[in-house]
Amino acid sequence: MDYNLNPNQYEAVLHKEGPLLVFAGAGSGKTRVLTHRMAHLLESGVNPYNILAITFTNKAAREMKERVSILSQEGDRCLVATFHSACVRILRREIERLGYSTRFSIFDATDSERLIKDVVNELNLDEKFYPPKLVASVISTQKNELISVDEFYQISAGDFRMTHIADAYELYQQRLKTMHALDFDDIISRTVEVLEIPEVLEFYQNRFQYIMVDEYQDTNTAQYRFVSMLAGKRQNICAVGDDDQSIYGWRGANIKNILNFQKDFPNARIIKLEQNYRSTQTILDAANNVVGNNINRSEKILWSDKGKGDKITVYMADDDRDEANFIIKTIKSKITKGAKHSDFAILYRTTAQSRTVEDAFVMSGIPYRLYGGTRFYERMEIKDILAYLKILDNPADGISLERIVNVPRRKIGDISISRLKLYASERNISLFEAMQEVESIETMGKSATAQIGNFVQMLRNFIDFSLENTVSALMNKILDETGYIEYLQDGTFEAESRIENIQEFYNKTQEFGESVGEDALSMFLEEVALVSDIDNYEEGADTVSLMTLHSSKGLEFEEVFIVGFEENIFPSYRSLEGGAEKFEEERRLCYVGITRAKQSLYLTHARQRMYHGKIISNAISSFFKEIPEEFYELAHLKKPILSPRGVAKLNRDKKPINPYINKIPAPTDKELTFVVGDRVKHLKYGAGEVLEITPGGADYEVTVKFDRVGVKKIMAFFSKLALENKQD
DNA sequence: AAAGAATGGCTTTTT
DNA sequence: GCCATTCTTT
Repeated sequence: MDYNLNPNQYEAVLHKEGPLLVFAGAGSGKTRVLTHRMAHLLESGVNPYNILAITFTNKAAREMKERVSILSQEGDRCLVATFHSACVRILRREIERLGYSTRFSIFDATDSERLIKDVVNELNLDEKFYPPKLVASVISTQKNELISVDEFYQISAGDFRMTHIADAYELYQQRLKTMHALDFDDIISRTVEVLEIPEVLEFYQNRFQYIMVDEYQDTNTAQYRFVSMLAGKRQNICAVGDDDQSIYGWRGANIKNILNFQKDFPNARIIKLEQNYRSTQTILDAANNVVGNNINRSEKILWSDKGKGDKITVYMADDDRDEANFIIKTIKSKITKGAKHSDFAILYRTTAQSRTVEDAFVMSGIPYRLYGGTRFYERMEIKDILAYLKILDNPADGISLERIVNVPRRKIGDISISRLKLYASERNISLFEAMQEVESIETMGKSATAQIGNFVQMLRNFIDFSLENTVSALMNKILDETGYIEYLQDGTFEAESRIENIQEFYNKTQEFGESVGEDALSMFLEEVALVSDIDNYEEGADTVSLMTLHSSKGLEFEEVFIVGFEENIFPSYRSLEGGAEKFEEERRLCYVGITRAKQSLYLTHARQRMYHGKIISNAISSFFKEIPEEFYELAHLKKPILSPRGVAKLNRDKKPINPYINKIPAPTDKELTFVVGDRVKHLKYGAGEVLEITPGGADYEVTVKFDRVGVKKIMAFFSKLALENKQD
């Protein structure tokens, strides 16, 4: 077979039995190795049924599956899945052994935080001292580390605060169980629990005889245990990863899993892939130099035969707006020389930084796509509909029930709900069961009793309907009978987009197909819980990509801008305070960012910028000093004189403020650039015509008739209203 | 119960 | 500066 692989890749592909660890540097063809190895196993007679390949994202799983299927006819019969979906598969078969229903619900982070909040209150803990977010994260850490409630009590002995969190952990687990719900962490840790039963373990060890793990550096303790238990018998584990790209330590990823692989699998073969097929040597030299400062790593040096290429461009901007301006100018000029929009990516450390950049793109008219932000299934309206579906699938799911009991409004208020919850917890029954017994709750008001009765009747109706109909028919019925769409409709632009989302979700239920009944509903919900990729990366779209450094992992672009290359931002101030380990992770993030670039890399920083509502000044990133001078040059830009960010005028009548430390009011010493009758553009509302301009306070109130959303009154400077076809 | 005002908080977010 | 959450008001 002619695979066109380099010798190291080839060796990894041919390795069949026994543990194998592949250190795959950025751009070294790791997916290629993984897929070819699978194809090779199949070709040498391994049954596809015995192969398991595990990834972290659905996207990676899909890609791998596609690529294996091209190489081998039997490719798509292998199980290629994310950790979570592989574990859910096992749990659907085995979880009854742990006392859970097979129809368990999956709680996302929002659901579990709500439950934790309830739990904290129920334990009479002050939310100020035990913020649900913090409690959630402590509990999550324990689960990732496979630390049980009992063990956590032991660890916490003597620390009353931790002991209280242990109380919360205990009650939370108890509540999850009565709700037949698993959070994301449970999906892994409960699978490990079930694999501790010898006959179960044996079954899956025989089933999965060859195991491949992608992005091994990102595995947490529970995931590691899952994999090593499965591989325990035959030791046929092939882990592929790059310790230098471990950037999810804060989510429990344990870099020791990759660095100590040899200790855990003593006969492991180790192969390093250091030839990079992506970037110029200059970019790799910069990346190597930066990450080479890390102590805790396995030494490797990326090289490429693509030649030196251009030097890295370092640009010092006056402020964040000038920084954005530099990006726009540079991209525009490259576009005129034949570059495509999709060649460019803008990477930033924090999501908050996207705004300034996005504003500049909106103004410039360059097509862009912003990655991240609120995911589709996390949108309020989608979560509401999902809550309806979830409660029908698993009526014990009190979190979903509570979410929609009064949405749309049906006059079941907070007080009635707390009475129900009290009744339920006193009797250790579910919220839904309590609702069914509403007649016997003495404290309940007459009207509420009637409303709750109606609501229960409606849900029962839905449940009956769900047994014999498709998911999309069910959704239709729910929308219809609850009046959900009308509830959303309030004439705003936002409502319109929510309704569009509902429509999109409805399409999704239709795509799911014609299968009918409770299993169909369960499967649909599972898919939705574990697949977050609906508004996904459109491969063909010719747009600039804007995203965080974290979400850029695994992607590549001809030209990459890393913005906000400043101390306190990147590295973030938290990582500077957090000790060597945190800082090294930050440095790896820098390595990830740099190695996204194929041809050109731009690092930009600003003399001052708006941050948390204040103007701040940061020194250039300490990572900059780790790049030898020979690899970069400083850029100069002929720039137009930007109007200064106005100061002080608004405050003339009020007490004077120090412009350097205080909030900056909207400027009024600026003139409007448009008059009545002009066409203008608004970030959210799009284009429209100016009907009226009224000077008011620090800004101008402008009445605009928008093409899409009708007449609105807008504060001109505040909302950055601008002439429609304004260039730069 | 809903709308409006005040408060606080704030890295990163594969599932 | 922006957002989500909580508090206050009607």
